[in-house]
Amino acid sequence: MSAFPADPKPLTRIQTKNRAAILDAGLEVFSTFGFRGSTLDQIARAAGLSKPNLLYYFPSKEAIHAELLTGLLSTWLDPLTLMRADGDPVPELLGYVRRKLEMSRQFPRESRLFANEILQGAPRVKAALEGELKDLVDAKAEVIRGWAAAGKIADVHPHHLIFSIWSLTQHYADFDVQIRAVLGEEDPFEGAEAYLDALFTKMLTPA
Amino acid sequence: MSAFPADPKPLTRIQTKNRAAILDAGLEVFSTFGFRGSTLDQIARAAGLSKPNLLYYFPSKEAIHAELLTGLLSTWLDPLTLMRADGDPVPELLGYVRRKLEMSRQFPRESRLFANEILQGAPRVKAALEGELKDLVDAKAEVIRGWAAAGKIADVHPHHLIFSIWSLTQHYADFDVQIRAVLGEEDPFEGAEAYLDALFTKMLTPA
DNA sequence: CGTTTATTTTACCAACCGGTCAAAGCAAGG
DNA sequence: CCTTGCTTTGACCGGTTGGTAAAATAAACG
Repeated sequence: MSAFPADPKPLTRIQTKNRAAILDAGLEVFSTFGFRGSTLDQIARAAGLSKPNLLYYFPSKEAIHAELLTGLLSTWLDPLTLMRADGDPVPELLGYVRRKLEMSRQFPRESRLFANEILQGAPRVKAALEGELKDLVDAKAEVIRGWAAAGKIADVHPHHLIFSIWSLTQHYADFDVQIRAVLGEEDPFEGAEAYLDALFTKMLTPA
Repeated sequence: MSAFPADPKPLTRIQTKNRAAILDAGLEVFSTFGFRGSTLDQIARAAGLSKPNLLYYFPSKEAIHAELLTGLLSTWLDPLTLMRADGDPVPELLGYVRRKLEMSRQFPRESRLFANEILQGAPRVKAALEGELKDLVDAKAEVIRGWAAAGKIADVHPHHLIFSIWSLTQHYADFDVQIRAVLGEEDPFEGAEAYLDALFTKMLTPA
């Protein structure tokens, strides 16, 4: 007897390993080719499994993609959530920028998975965008508006400030190939951190 | 007898119309689903033709995509090309930002087509990125470096300045769905122009 | 008008797609 | 060692994919 209906059976050692391998392979493939452009064979090969074996662990292509996306969403909002209204405004915002850039550096595939989903019209996350995301952004925009009203930061459009942070940081993950083609050897993220730091410091420091 | 081997036959009225319809439909579909995620049936339907009829005008799916991409590349570089070394530095750069934002507003599908290609690793334009694009960017970066050295603009990393202009302007086309989900009614491009103008003015005006 | 050329359609193909199934192989506990 | 349940595989299915061949139709033109 358990408190909940349907005891969640513990995963076996093999299940844990193979599910992880599949999700990693799915991330690799989906983030490159998008949902429609990816095939189960591609994912199975990348995971080192046969296609039927892959479908033993996940019921469908959709299910793999869905698990990746839902797992991603909260992680993606973390850096913004961590921005505190009671902190020092400029450092709080710069910290947000740095955390977001760090995510692009460490999780470029996740960034591209998200970019692909949005480019395709966000069919599977539109609801979350208009719900959770909008709520969080609206709340944090209100905080920023307060800081501006109190003269602690320059007077900026809060929503567009947030968009610009998303844009600039994610660009280094999503357009990585292009940036490296132009820069050559140089590591993009080195220069990016200094550049974004200077940009937002200038932008936000009140006159 | 002609001066060239293989006279380029003039296109008939119907050819002109149908090729245009196919390219427009291809742009619509490819920009949404990427190359691998798009099907000839989708494109044919969007163009109001049957699939074999579509293949009467273009030899393959690849050919449609290739024509769209090559046609796009020069257009895409125009705004940067128009930035003149002998102009007034800050207005020249702000003009570049405005032209680029205007392209995002007027040609969002082209922007997404390009974004899709880059996300997929730029398999079909990598050479152009490392050639034409890099050459143009390097040249304009040198101009910007000169302006900074002469104290006419603030001291910024020229390449990252250009990346940030790409990023911020294209974001409004590529992530349109997300931005509208957060903003609600408000037209993104209205606020964007004022925001980007203020941002780059602050960033670039020398101390 | 008739004929020559451009266009469109119908029927079709082999390869690939997501997914199923039953049988085979395997690990672990008694 | 042998049973029981977990894991893997190979063969297969109906539908879709990019692309072709040839016949049917429409336009252009003398």
